[in-house]
Amino acid sequence: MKQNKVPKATLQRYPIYLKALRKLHHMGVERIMSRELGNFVDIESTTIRRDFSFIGSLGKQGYGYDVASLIDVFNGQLGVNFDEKLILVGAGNLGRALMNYNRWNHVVGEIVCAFDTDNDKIGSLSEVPVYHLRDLKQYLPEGCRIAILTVSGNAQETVDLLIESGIVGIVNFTHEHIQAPKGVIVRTVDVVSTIQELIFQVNNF
Amino acid sequence: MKQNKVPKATLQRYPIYLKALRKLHHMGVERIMSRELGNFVDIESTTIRRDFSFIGSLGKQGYGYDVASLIDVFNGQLGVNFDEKLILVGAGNLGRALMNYNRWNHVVGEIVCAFDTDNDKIGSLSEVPVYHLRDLKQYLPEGCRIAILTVSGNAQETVDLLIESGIVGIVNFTHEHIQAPKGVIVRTVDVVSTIQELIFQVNNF
DNA sequence: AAGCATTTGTGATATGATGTACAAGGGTGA
DNA sequence: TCACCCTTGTACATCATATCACAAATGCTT
Repeated sequence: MKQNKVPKATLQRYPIYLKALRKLHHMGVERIMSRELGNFVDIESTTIRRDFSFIGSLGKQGYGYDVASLIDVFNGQLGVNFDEKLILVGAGNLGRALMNYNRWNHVVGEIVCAFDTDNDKIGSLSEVPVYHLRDLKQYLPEGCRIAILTVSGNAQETVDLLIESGIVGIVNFTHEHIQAPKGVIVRTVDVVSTIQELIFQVNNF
Repeated sequence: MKQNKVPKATLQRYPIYLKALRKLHHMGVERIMSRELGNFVDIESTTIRRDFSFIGSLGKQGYGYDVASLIDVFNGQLGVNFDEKLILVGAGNLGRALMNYNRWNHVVGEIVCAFDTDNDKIGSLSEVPVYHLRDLKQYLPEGCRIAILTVSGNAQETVDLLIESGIVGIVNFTHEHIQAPKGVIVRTVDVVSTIQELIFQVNNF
């Protein structure tokens, strides 16, 4: 895995494959060929085969891939941890929706606790406890690497604090563009920008 | 605009530029150079200039770009419509959070109404009315092209219905992979996959 | 047991995106 | 008004990604 650089584009497709494979497994599919999987996820079979080849020789010629063991390899080699501890920073509308949205149990781990600066939001609204952001260091779970950011202001300041505390991956739901040093990965999910891009594409047919 | 194909990668950056330009305009900045804008959004100045060049010659040599008129050009040429009518399909936790999350007013239009199949959710929980999905055709706003999908099941079926009703752009918050015919653009925003990708990248350093 | 039909994995190639270098031309100050 | 300076817009080079084409290898059938 670490020996050869996996292209960024490939890395972005792994979650798609994993999701599809889980679904297929659930449907009782035991083996699959790159062609079929390609139709399923709308990706060229040749792209899939090359993407898989970065991890190793996972298939058998003239046969295809074994779904169950493929899932295992993905989980293992890619370091998916079902107990990955996530924190949520910002317990507003969106943050609370994400807390209640516990569909990701047993897929990527779960939100262990949340933080906010608004005293009204501190406490246990749902199953997830909400602490004050100033107590971050105290309550930050051991081994927690990834934070979901849904604050409504001071995003950069909050990010700096998170990074200082050891967070290395941030899912940014904020409208602000945030900066992070090398080694920290930020992925911005902006509904507004997504809609805009969609409009641009639609207008551009 | 339509004469020359705008690269996909560029199309994905336009919303970033637009967001940054609005912020700069708000801050009172009247003119900007590609270099400065580049620092602001973490994109190479040369990439910015090239991206802009697909729309036209928007800047002046030795001067830079006029922020206000640049915003106008983007809005106009790219077809941003502040009154773009959006619908929301699926009024669960996430759907309701998005309805309350009216930060996008005056940026891309707003959610006009929502649809769900659960009778308990029909009515006016917030300012946004919620209708039964079976009445889609009746309540679908005139000229509405884009739908935000937050249903928890039967995603593909719902998508087919939306497309049949004239929707050409879908923001998919569902975990399911959905298929759409050519001409309809689907953009999937999957928190779980985003987190996974982040984990893969972090593990891959 | 042997050969055929498949499908993988990968070198070679085409396409697309990004980065470099610089000519062209407007803005600014004297 | 003139000359210099600065920044744009783009040709060219480089890098990344996707696609093509096929040899190698396995399962399946007879």
